[in-house]
Amino acid sequence: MISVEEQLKSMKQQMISKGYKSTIQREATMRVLLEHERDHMSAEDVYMRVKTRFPEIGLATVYRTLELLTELHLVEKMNFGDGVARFDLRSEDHEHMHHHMICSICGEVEEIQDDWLSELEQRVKREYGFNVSDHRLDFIGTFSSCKHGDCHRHRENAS
Amino acid sequence: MISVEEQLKSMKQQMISKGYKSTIQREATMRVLLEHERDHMSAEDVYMRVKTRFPEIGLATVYRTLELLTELHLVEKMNFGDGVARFDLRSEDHEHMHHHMICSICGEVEEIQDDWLSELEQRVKREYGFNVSDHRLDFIGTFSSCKHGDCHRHRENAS
DNA sequence: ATGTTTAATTAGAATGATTATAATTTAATA
DNA sequence: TATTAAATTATAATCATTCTAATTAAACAT
Repeated sequence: MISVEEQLKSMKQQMISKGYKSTIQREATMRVLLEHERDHMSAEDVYMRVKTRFPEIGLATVYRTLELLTELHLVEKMNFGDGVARFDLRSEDHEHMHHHMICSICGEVEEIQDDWLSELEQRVKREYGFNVSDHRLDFIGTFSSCKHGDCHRHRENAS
Repeated sequence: MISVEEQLKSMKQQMISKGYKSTIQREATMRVLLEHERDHMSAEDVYMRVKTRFPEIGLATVYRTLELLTELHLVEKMNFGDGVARFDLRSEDHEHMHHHMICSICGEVEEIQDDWLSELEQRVKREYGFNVSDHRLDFIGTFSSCKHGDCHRHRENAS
């Protein structure tokens, strides 16, 4: 695990090397993302969190920063079908996008960190002549625990 | 292959059996979907197509109908991350949601009709105690043909 | 057939997420 | 330190989708 400061430095460098400027607003936004690595925050969520530390920031700036970071492949932009885009840091040890389990009882989104798709990607290439650069795999269903009343979300929130 | 009329009849029956009414607006919408089975139309697309035959229909009705059909599992609602929901008929020979290849050059969306995920769904169940009821698998990348200038989309449109 | 009941439709307004605009500020570089 | 282009701010605009109130039409019983 690399420290937050180091990760931040590396992200800033990537920004600068691509010709973008490093600003305090962008830094504040990245810091929030680093501190909520796997929270699936919406742009609004990120905005509110950044705002507690940097109250004069504008919503549009957060949107533009998230867009930029997505372009640089530093964050991933997700869509769970509820009309809001969600964002997570894309850590260097996970090149590919991870998979999700979305609970239809409690709405909780949990991640699968492994990459289960390498084989299928080769198959896509063989059978369809399609070169995969990224993927998105979501499972919709229910956690056994949720079905039995011991809801997953409650357990998480309790911690 | 079943005829459009027969499919329509079956869809109407499913509607009625669940306590919903069969109206001409719903029928017109279903007819458009049947005639564009794999076109990944947005609600607006569907609306415009229905409107040519049934000009007095309202956009909200199309939205509500698509929502209802999704609820009945007769259509699937998709999200390719461009901010618009897209809809396709869910034909009876394909219970599960099919997979997609999304070309980052031409934007074309092509389908994979097989189900490649049964194994992985069992694995999710085993390893995470998560019961999958549906899934979503999209590959992002490029068709070899597109990379070589002979764009996929052009070939499709020419037909 | 007709009337009754209740859901569905219409048109238009409202909402909510996201993007664009114009004026101002700031980071990077000379 | 001055210059220049990009970034930010605040606000307005846009786009997809949903809601609302009034009206219409399906389904069913009489």
